[in-house]
Amino acid sequence: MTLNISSTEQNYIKAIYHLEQNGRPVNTNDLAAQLATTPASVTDMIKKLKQKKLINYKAYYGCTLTENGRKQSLLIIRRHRLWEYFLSKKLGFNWDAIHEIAEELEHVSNTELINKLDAFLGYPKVDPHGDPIPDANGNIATIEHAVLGGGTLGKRYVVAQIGSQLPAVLELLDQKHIKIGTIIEIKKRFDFDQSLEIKAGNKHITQISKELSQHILVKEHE
Amino acid sequence: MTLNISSTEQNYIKAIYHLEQNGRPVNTNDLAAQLATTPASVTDMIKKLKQKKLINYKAYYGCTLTENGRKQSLLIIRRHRLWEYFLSKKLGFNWDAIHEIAEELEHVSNTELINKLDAFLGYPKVDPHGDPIPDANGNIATIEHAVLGGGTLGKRYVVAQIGSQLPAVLELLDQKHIKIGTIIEIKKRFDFDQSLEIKAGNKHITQISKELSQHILVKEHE
DNA sequence: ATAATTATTTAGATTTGTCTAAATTTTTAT
DNA sequence: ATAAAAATTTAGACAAATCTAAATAATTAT
Ligand SMILES: [Mn+2]
Ligand SMILES: [Mn+2]
Ligand SMILES: [Mn+2]
Ligand SMILES: [Mn+2]
Repeated sequence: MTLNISSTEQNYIKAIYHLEQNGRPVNTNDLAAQLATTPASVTDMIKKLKQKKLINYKAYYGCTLTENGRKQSLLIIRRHRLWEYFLSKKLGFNWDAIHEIAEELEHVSNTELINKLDAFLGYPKVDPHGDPIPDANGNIATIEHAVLGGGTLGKRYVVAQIGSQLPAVLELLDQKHIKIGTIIEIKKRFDFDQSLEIKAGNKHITQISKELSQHILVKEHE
Repeated sequence: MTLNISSTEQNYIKAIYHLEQNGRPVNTNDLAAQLATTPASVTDMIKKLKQKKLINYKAYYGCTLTENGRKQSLLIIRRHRLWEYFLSKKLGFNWDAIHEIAEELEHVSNTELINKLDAFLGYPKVDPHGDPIPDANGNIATIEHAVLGGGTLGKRYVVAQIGSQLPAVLELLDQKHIKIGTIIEIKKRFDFDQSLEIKAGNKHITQISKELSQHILVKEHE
């Protein structure tokens, strides 16, 4: 008998998974903000998730995922990212439109569907935003990329991951010709606001705000 | 402001659309049976659908779709059949497994998603069961195929459509090497039970019960 | 240490979709 | 025409998920 997890519950544990990446137990208000709901609703749902043994929870303290809760979350994230890959690479959607659609598709939880989709896509390792795709057992690669903002003048980097799903961020990156795999050389750093002048793809010179530079995750070139 | 139709409401109007094909207004009990719910629940939902102007309804009489209700139903059926085509032709699912999965996918109602999917699939005209796929405006081709059971001895037919989504039916057809496009010649008709002996695909001789023969829809060969 | 602020939980309602059991209407049979 | 059967609706309850407003606990500032 496999535990049934409603779409709403799925959204909750996925949000808890993401907030847990900050290293602290997830508190009620942050979870409410993330899910665009009220703290009172979160308290209600948290009790239910505890009963289902998907999270650990102590009143007035916060919650963390149980081992099973973490696995279930990663299987949802797997579905989400595989669909994003499909929408981008097969249907031709721009990367700023796929997250929202994948938010719905991720809840169709037929295991064979997802594994066949994975095969059809050629077992991609990362989604169009550079985020790693968990395998069928809920294992995820832990890649720790550096923030472009912290890079060194004159050095060349490769864009590996974007630290945001916001269409506004992705649209801005489009305009600056920055995508996954783009080679970036940091030309200048302006002391006043920590903004950068960069050369993208050996072609385009542009300015990048500090805020934006912190959402561009890179690895060193060569 | 486009009317929001919940997944449950979508299932109801789709069921009404299908039952309406019998030519009579749809009555409460049949709808309850089709949706595996109770007549009382159907009465409740019917009131809601009437308020949303998706159906016409007279108490103790039955309901029919309004023009808009019909269009919305056909857009759901469009999504359902395009996903079935994708599952079959791109992911390699057998035709007896796709209906159930499409029952979930059909509720993801992003118009651009469906139109891009349609393009990706090459604008298919029919789904893997031979059912016509409505276009983006909710127009559907009206194909009237004959039932194999009513065919003439010695004549050759082409399988064009299957009148059932039941895995049991589709599995049986698999076993008899009958699929969409298969050429069938009726060899004998047994008076006792109206069963048929046929040759399928110019190769396989098999017996077909009357019940099964009524679910195989055909057009004449050549 | 006390007060003020912030975070969290509880209480009580609401909406959606469902159900069982009872009442009512319609249809069919005698 | 009346009775029996079948179909449909109503009444009342319930579970899931949500909300607002009020109560309580924890944290922070003075
Ligand atoms: Mn996403
Ligand atoms: Mn992504
Ligand atoms: Mn189907
Ligand atoms: Mn079909």
